[in-house]
Amino acid sequence: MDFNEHKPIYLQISDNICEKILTEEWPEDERIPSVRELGSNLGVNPNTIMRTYEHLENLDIISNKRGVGFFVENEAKSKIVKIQRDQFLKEELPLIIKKMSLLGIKPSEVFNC
Amino acid sequence: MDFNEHKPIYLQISDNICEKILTEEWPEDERIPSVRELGSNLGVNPNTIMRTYEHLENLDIISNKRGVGFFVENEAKSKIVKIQRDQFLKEELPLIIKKMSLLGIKPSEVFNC
Amino acid sequence: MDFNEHKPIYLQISDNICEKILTEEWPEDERIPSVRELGSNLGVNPNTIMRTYEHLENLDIISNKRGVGFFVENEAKSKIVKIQRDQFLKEELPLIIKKMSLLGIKPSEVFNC
Amino acid sequence: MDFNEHKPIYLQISDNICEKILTEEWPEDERIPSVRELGSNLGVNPNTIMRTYEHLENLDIISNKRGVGFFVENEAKSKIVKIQRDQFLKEELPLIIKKMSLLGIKPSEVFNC
DNA sequence: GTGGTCTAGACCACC
DNA sequence: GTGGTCTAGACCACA
Repeated sequence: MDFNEHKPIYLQISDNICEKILTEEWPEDERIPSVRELGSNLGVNPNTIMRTYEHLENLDIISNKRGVGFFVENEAKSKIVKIQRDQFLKEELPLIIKKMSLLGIKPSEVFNC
Repeated sequence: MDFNEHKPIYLQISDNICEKILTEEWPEDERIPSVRELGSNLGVNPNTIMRTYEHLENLDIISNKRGVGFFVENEAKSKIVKIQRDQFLKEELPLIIKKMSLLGIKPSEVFNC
Repeated sequence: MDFNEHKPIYLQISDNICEKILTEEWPEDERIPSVRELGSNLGVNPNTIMRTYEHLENLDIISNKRGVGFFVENEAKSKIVKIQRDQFLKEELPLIIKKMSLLGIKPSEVFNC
Repeated sequence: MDFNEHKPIYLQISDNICEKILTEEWPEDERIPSVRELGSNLGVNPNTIMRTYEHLENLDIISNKRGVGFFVENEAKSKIVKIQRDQFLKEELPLIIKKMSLLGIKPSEVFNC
């Protein structure tokens, strides 16, 4: 995994994990790698993974069983879609539409619709 | 003006200024507010405005007359459109399309086309 | 049984057992479940139950007959009451009183007295 | 400031700050010490203070002005009281009442009411 | 100057 | 074994 320059690594890993969950590479209700394991896999400090896991825990996408490890939450997939969809529709889309109109780009030119 | 969480303030102000130029609220060849004035209007440190102005100067969108102030460049509008259009089509659009397909959002749902 | 976030599970189980003893659900002098049995009932690792039992053994509330199992001690109820009463009055109560006064909660509002 | 053994330092500092806000030692809308400054005052690593501040930011008790520092939120006092009151009434009080009844302690004995 | 992120390494409680 | 906390120190972007 190689990291983009300007976005925090822990968030990029978070995005990556969300993708893994959506594609069911990491299925719901199953255990995910420990912070140390994933850290060494990705060549990243375990603390950074811990930060990713805390972030995903706050979003109710994973949860911790003490002494055992982190697990993908039940319904994680639908939560991820909901979060990302909401953010896209409420925050990104309006900016996109505004920008396209300012730049004189018509949707029909760039989307096949 | 209220600022997005994760994007540098000076770039958000830059975007805002480009918009003003495109809508001709700030017409070409005319003087724009001093860093102090704009800073206090926006509730932002003048240094931050300075950084915005430097950034726009590098893009040949505004220019400085020493002792007088900053002016919108002749042809600024077409330069802005060119820069942003290129960037939008090459960098942003592909990501948008990918994301929309991942989230199952169809262009026809959100664009009137 | 669901567990509090910040208190060790083995202590929460310990509290739960004390309650069972006080209510005589688990009577004095009688055998209590094996670590395996209780562990699987509570969905918890047997090691954790073992730790609970060790803890209660140290307090002379239960005792072990090798090869047979753990038993509630004679006089267990009075020991529990003594231990917990002391701790409650000396350590917990002052904090509770301080907090209630800080938060403006009057005893008469929440206790029927 | 000296720290309790079994509670994370960053949470103890958080509690301490909440007290300071409630007593208006740190008034609403005003800047609070930088992570480095408070860290060296308390003999604690700045990262630990950062963690405290993140925690308080999540609770909307403080907020960050980029490049400037952290500020006590408007309405911080009432938010703190609300949070602590809710937690006390919903989580702690039921346990207290249960424990007191199990131990045969009557409210009238320990509260002046 | 500010916070934010990251690393390396340590220690601990808990399961 | 697991996570959780903490330190020391570094580097960076931003205001």
